[in-house]
Amino acid sequence: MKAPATTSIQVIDRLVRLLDALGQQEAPLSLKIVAAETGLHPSTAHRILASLIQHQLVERSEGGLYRLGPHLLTLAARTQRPFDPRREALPVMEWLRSEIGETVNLTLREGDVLVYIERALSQKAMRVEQMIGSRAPLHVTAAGKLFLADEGAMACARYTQHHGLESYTANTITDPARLTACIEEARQRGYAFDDEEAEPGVGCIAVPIRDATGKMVAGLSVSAPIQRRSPAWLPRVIEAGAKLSARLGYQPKDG
Amino acid sequence: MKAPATTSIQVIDRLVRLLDALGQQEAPLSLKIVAAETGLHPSTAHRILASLIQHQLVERSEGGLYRLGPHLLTLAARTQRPFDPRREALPVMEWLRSEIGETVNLTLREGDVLVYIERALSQKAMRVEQMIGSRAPLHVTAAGKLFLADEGAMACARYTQHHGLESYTANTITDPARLTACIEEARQRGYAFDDEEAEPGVGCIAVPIRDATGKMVAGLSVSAPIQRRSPAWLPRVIEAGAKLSARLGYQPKDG
DNA sequence: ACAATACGTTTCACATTATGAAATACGCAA
DNA sequence: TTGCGTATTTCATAATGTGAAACGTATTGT
Repeated sequence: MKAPATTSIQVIDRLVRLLDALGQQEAPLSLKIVAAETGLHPSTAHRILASLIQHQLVERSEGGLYRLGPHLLTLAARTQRPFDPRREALPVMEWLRSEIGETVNLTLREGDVLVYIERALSQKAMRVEQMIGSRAPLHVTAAGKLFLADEGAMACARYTQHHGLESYTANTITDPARLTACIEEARQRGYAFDDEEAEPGVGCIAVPIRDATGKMVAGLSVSAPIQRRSPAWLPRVIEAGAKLSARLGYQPKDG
Repeated sequence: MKAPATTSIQVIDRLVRLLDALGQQEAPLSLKIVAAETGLHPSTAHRILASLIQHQLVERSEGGLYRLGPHLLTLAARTQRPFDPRREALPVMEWLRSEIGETVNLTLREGDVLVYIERALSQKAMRVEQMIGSRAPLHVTAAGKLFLADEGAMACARYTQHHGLESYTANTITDPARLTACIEEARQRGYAFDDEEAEPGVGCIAVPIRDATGKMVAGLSVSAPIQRRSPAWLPRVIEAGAKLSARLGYQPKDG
């Protein structure tokens, strides 16, 4: 269902690069910085940004700096109705955070990467903190593995071929057969782990959030320093995932 | 601060048109429909949509129909942090809805129009229902008038000149002087009305939501059939607006 | 006050790109 | 199998987006 790579339209590639660059920083950015971040000529960046401003996809702060604009909120509000994971998930995430004391993340899948779109942060000084909007390949994250598990071995092989199993740490799974086995295990259990595969010292447990059709539509995960990660959390993490899935009309199959 | 109209880039204009068309309907759309909605040649629409799919701004359903994609959620999650009106506002909106029994709306301003981005719907069979994502000119809406009031008479005159005061009903304000007076009144009161100006039979009361700098960043409004609209709601609407503003760090000035 | 510097904005020639008509492919119903 | 409607691909080319250069603006240093 993915469009072939030959369908690229240069301006669109570029504007997405610009939007992503603006989304990487919380503070508004100057033209010079944006151009450097995107590799575009300043006058080209200026032109595209002006058009994006016209459409409210970008706006400018008082100092003339660029940041993402309100039309994105409007469009997002029209995405995948009636499902809005952030709206439905936050209270449950906050509950889970208060139960276990660690950071809880909500993630979406975008093609070959996992994106963090919401979080409830641990109050501890040393905690794991994924910036909202940040991305990670599916194979190095617990929730990413669950997305692959949801699609099956064929899709997993396709991901491996298409995206590759790049190594991030000594623990990253880079062998396709190992990933397939890991995915299969995640599917049977209904949860998955990240054992310092994305970043040294970081451990993670994730469960799927499913909609009424049974499809996994988001990931709910708990990240912590690996020494603090505890299997005792599992019942609650699973419970939170089940709560959110139920809200989306998911009905577990018996057995 | 608005870019001049000469900075248009055709592909960007077109892709925004496509995204907006997809956002107008809850159900996914076929290529034929999208092309008709946007006035683009089918092959052109197909090409641009393919590029948008590549970037996850659009996705396709199982039947091959097009709908808005997850990257919009990601980008929206990175907009105007730490302020997210929908996240902060929904519980208060639901409280207000339960207090007065009418539909509560959350709106943002995009240039010359007001956009509805969230709502808590009245349970009554006959109610006012603005579709999420729908738009209305500032001058015919209560919250829109407040946005104009927030910027002052000069901005109001600029809006009048730039956008025009198109008539929607017999009640629509089409005289610039009347609008200015109306805006001034709204500013002094701190709330505004829509008296069947956008649509016959529909009445509205709105209050501003302000951030820590005192700037109006969103509108909170109650819409109802005009015969049901009651001034008795005002204390609670004002209270709800104040609650949300407080959450954003707004500090009312004394006097 | 003037010069230098850095960044932002506009102009414009033109190579490249997006476009849309036509051809082809696909799916479904009769 | 045929016909029809929609989707997808191909390709010639007019139009468009591009980026270098010129110009404008603001700030700092002498």
